Amino acid sequence: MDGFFKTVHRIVEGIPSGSVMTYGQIAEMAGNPRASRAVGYAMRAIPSGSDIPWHRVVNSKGEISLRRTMQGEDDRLLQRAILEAEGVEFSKSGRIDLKKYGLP
DNA sequence: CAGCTGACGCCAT
DNA sequence: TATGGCGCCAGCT
Repeated sequence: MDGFFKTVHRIVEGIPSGSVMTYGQIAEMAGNPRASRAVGYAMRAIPSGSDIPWHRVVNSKGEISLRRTMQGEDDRLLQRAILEAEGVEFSKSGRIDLKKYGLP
């Protein structure tokens, strides 16, 4: 592959609307089931306005783990709005039901 | 070349 | 369900 990031980005772009994928699944598809951290790093490397639907990428808890920054809060809110618009339901804790929206 | 960091996952409690 | 500890890989300084 051109690079782990490129592969990860490719996978994220392939996530269908209304569904979400976890870092672990992406890492596994990328060829490194243990590289979940690297996947997160790849997500962070995505420039704003890119075609990568990063909002469809969530962690094993079903939510985004951005750092505790105001920017992070903004992205997290935006992510929730987009996913809701795509038909993804959020629990009261702000989490997504991976059993229902997560890709098998 | 070596060490550190990071949008994490899994297991144990 | 929540919290803490350990390990994982890739990229940057």
